[in-house]
Amino acid sequence: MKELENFVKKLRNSGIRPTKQRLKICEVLFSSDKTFHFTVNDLAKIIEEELREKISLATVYNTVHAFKKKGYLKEISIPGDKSYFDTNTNHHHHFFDSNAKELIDIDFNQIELKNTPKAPRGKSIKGIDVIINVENDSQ
Amino acid sequence: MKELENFVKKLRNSGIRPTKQRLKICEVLFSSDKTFHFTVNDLAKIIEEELREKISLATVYNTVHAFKKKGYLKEISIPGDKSYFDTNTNHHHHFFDSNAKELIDIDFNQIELKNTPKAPRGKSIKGIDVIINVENDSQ
DNA sequence: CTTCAACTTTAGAATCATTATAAAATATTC
DNA sequence: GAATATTTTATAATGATTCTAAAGTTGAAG
Repeated sequence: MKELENFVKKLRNSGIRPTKQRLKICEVLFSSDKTFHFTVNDLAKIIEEELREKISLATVYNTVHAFKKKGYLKEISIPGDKSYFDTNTNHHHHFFDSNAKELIDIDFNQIELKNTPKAPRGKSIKGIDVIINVENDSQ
Repeated sequence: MKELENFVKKLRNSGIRPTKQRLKICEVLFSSDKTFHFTVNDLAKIIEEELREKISLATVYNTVHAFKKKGYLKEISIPGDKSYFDTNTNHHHHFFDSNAKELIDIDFNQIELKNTPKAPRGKSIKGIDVIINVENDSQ
């Protein structure tokens, strides 16, 4: 398979050196069509425990941030919880299930925002995040 | 003035004992009509430095969380930044200015959300947060 | 008003996420 | 392949938040 080749290309095109560690992270994050939500710790665990590859937590942080900056990942922050990253970088929104502590994607088209206000003078809009908090029905 | 009385009542009605520290925090947060955004640290500093009252950071945390649980404060979490609290508990939204690291309220009516999706089975919607990220124009 | 149980505050320790550091390893360029 | 720039790494440092357990305060009941 030439998947690895593609990752090498992808990184090189972004001016990121394709190191072993970065390629391993690409493999975990971008091999499948499925998008997913994870914390830095989750990702480090997958690599260390499932793939049994040694990787420094600092490297995982560095890489995740580099990928975020290049637009390969989105960060979602939850009040009273930690930061999650999302491999789905299309414009879309989220449910946050506060019982399961879990994000669920909502397609961009499923919510229509009308009359979004103008940015304050001298500023411009960079992105809009909608988080719908949900919890278990109380019976 | 009977402001203090009112705070005592407010707390008692919520089943929160009106202690000196909690009343002091009420005074800082709810005396003015103006709403504002702050971190736990900001609040502790105001009390210690401006009011020159000694208060433990742990108490500020406890109180802020108690007030949040009772609905007197809202928490807003920013990707790659920390948690902010908001004395405006009306349903409303925010700009986040990533240069100034500052939240700006957006009136609820200024954004119309159409077709908000149903919560997943067995869950119900508890709240919706819209954060519009803005940054300085690049010239 | 005194007493007592329940609750709260406090300082400091503990934890957790994240960032900084600087030496060793690796990648790129020539 | 040697020189330079970048990256990885383990570890320390930081910062936010929570925990702990002892000391202090509050409210209810007599």
